[in-house]
Amino acid sequence: MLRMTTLFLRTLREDPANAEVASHKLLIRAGYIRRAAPGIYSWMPLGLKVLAKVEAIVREEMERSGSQEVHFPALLPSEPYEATGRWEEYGPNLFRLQDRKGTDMLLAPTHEEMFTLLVKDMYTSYKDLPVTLYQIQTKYRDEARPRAGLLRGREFVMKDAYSFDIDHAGLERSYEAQREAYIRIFDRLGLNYVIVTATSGAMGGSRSEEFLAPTEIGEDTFVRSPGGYAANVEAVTTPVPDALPFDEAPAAHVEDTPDTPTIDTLVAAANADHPRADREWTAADTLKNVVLAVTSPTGERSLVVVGLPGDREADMTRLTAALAPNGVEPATEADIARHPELVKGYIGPGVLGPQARAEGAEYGSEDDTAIPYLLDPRIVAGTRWITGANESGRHVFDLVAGRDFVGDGTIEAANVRAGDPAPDGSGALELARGVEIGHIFQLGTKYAEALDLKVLDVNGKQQVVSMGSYGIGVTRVLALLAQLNHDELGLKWPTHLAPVQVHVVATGKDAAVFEAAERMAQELEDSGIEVLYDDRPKVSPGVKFKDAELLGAPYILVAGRGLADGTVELKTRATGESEDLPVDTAVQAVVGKLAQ
RNA sequence: CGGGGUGUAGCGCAGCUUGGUAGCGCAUCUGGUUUGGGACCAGAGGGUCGCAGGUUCAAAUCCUGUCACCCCGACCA
Repeated sequence: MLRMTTLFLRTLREDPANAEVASHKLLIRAGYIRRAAPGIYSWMPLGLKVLAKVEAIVREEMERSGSQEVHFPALLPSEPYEATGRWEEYGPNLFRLQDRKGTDMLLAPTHEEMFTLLVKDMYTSYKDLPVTLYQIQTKYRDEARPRAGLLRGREFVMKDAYSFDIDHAGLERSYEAQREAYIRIFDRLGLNYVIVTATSGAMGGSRSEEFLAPTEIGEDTFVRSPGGYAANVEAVTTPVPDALPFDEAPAAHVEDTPDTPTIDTLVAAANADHPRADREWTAADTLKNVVLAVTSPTGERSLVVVGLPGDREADMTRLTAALAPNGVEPATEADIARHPELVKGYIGPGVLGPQARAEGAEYGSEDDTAIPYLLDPRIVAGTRWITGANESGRHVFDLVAGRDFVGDGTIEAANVRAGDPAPDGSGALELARGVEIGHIFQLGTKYAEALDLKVLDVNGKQQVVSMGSYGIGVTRVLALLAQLNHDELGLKWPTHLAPVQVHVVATGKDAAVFEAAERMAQELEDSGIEVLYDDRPKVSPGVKFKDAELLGAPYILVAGRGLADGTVELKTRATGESEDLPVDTAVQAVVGKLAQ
């Protein structure tokens, strides 16, 4: 039994100055964690009790899925990470250090290398596979900007698992097993979540899904439809409209549009000087051409132009995913200056892509000097556009896609908006924010090849092992649970995750009250229930009630003024309801409620 | 890395403009009163005012530099 007089705890009446989100404020105010450094937290007794319960659920379901627990050091030598290239590639997010001999070491951000090498050390035959290993371990990432307490820390607890299979079919089975384990884990934690497709194929078709818990404080934006479609914004594909006939369309014509370098000014000028008969011009009638600088993995920098409907913005997150593994950034003034055919504010297809190439030149050939031109999928044949005429102060009207210009291909670059159709036809998309609580990923042979993990197959030939990786942010989940289970008074833990199930409070100064409270607390504990007993003498009832509500045990059992009439009070934290119970049967009643 | 903000007692803050013995609330300790919604009275302990220079008879306060932390964005699982 925990007693308030001896429990290592100091609650705070005021919110900490440095906390913004509710879970962060409350976990500190309630004495579950304390900040040690930016993004790094110390765990207090009550916080550890909750953490242990979350870990226990993760552990049970991992074991049920057939995974076996191991434990690696957090402090590692750099060699394995140099072998896979991650010592360099991970960049400034990797905590690097040296030992006294000057040997490079690191605090592991994740453990693919160690798991791969462990299996390589021990296993040499397909008969040993499949195997899935996991650990619950402290990870380190030197985040540029840690935030929201435990939700995004530099030190955090993660469950990471890795599967090893002889072939891709085995990987699929292992992946499915982990996927099911994740569903069970998050269901048991009582979390709502959506499973979204995480990448758009940049990793060569490897399957990857994220588990996102919807919350307004989430850092990831995703979309969902009423019909059940859900995806990261990077992975959303745009349904391609049917091509339109253009036999009747007027010929393209160039018009003077002075001082119209932006879409807004262009639309205003078009309506003023070149009005349409049937309706006003809008931004959606214009074709915006965005110049991007693309850096290839080998470091070569070149330009690409992306054509979008003028009412949409280029989304750098989607662009980055679409062009991976190349890097992307907006072109600089200097980039544009190297291409005299690009007139800033008046760029049009005339100088871009296929229509700008020398007669007979193929894209990628030596005669091809035109900047590659990629189009939003909505720009299908027959659509008519106002766009730059490649001369300052002039635009071309009635430029018809498929007749007057084509692109080198399509690209998912435009921002996704609420109301856009889902790619699977399941309705209009809505945008939502979420926290990434889990990520499952088919690594394939990337790490096995880099670290030479091969086993003999049934034919006695060396076979590269297929791997999957599966992560859950354990401390992040705890923060999320606090975030989702609180009110203005404090935390409201679900029964099976609370540090204690019952918080017994003795109010007043009457010795009989303390005797009754102590007896009930002891009986509850004897029934296998975890109890915190507020046995502080000379502390006013208000303080004890506030602390109980702040700490968030699901049931608060109060012995006080009602004792003279033979009753105690049971408060249910989640609902705020309270009821009077006969003191003699109160423990039995609480045990009954907890057994439900 | 860009923009904004803040560093004063364990926590939350005032004081800085206009230089002159470092304050308030909470928390902690002692004594007393109180005991169903963060009590009251009296007293006490606790601070190199982020750090380093400078100006001045005198610096929390003015000047210069520097470090740290927080928020938004970029980036990132």
